[in-house]
Amino acid sequence: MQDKQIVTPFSPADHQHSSCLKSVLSTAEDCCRQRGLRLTPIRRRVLELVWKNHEPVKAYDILETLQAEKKRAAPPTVYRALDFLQAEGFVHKLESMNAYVGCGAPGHHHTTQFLICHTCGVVAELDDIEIGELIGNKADSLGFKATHLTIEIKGLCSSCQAD
Amino acid sequence: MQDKQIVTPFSPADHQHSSCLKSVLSTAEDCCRQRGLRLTPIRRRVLELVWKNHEPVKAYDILETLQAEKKRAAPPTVYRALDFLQAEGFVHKLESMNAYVGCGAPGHHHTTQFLICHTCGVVAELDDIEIGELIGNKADSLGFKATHLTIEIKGLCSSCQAD
DNA sequence: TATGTTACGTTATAATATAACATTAATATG
DNA sequence: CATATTAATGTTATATTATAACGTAACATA
Ligand SMILES: [Zn+2]
Ligand SMILES: [Zn+2]
Ligand SMILES: [Zn+2]
Ligand SMILES: [Zn+2]
Repeated sequence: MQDKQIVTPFSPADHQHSSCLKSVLSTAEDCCRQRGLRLTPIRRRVLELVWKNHEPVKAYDILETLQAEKKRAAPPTVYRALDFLQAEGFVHKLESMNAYVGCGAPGHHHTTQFLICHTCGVVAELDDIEIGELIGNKADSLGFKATHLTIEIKGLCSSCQAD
Repeated sequence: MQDKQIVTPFSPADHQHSSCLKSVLSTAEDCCRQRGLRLTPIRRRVLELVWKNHEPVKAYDILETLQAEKKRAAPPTVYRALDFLQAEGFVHKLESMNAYVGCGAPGHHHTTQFLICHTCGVVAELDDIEIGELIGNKADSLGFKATHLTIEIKGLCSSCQAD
């Protein structure tokens, strides 16, 4: 990453995703150990499935996969795991898509802005201080105390612009 | 409005909402006439119901009201009207709440940022050029061509901070 | 009037998410 | 270890949000 503001870059076509996955899982394990939380098999598997690729994943697609793998899964199975993973900062929900993506900076408190290509579906996650501050200041000047920002930017990624 | 960036201000407790409503409806009528579109009774009524107050309104609440009014209505009745009103820029959807609010600058192309009080539910709509530009530039610098922004800011409005 | 288009009625179903309560697994404590 | 306690999961049911599909009516305009 050439820019620290980029938490999850648009993944290059040739990147080895297995290494993303490996580091994401081991970070989550470390975080949970430190926090005295349990990254149970279900939670771990759901985190893997959210990170299946760099695109938003739907809850019911996760559910289907779990059911195909080992039965014993219902909607609450998935939503509970997603709730846990969101609460611990391992995944984010894209509100405008009802879908979930893995966090590129798990375990750190940070702002989030998502860039979402509406052609290929790829997502990048940013943690841009300036955007957060500007919005916070604007809100302040209106007497509004901002506590949570949803920023989701749809458009065309560079490779889809080329096509 | 002391600030042009504010499209829909937080409504003062004492404001006369009937005048909001009246001007919103007549603007929508004018726009539709100019554009050769039909603001049918259903569409008009749904717009009124979205503007019932300055808070987000749920699709199925609109549906209930229509049904209570003896109008034959089913989910498509409401969603079609909402689709039309969104397409023409008379209402916006708050993606993080699956709810709808009236647009404070109907008929004009503009950016939108919403401030949403999670205590009292009141919503303000902004059209802040700086926010839009900053985000557009950040995206540009990453080779991303932004076409649509979802910006929803949750927090405490000034009157709820006082309590 | 005939014709094409837009809007609406109607039924059904898809997609997303949570409530409520029972059961099991993990952890803590004596 | 035994047992109390809590955390996590299983299970069933339901709530909420949204769209598909197809027929009918209203409207335009030629
Ligand atoms: Zn990867
Ligand atoms: Zn793309
Ligand atoms: Zn008002
Ligand atoms: Zn408030």
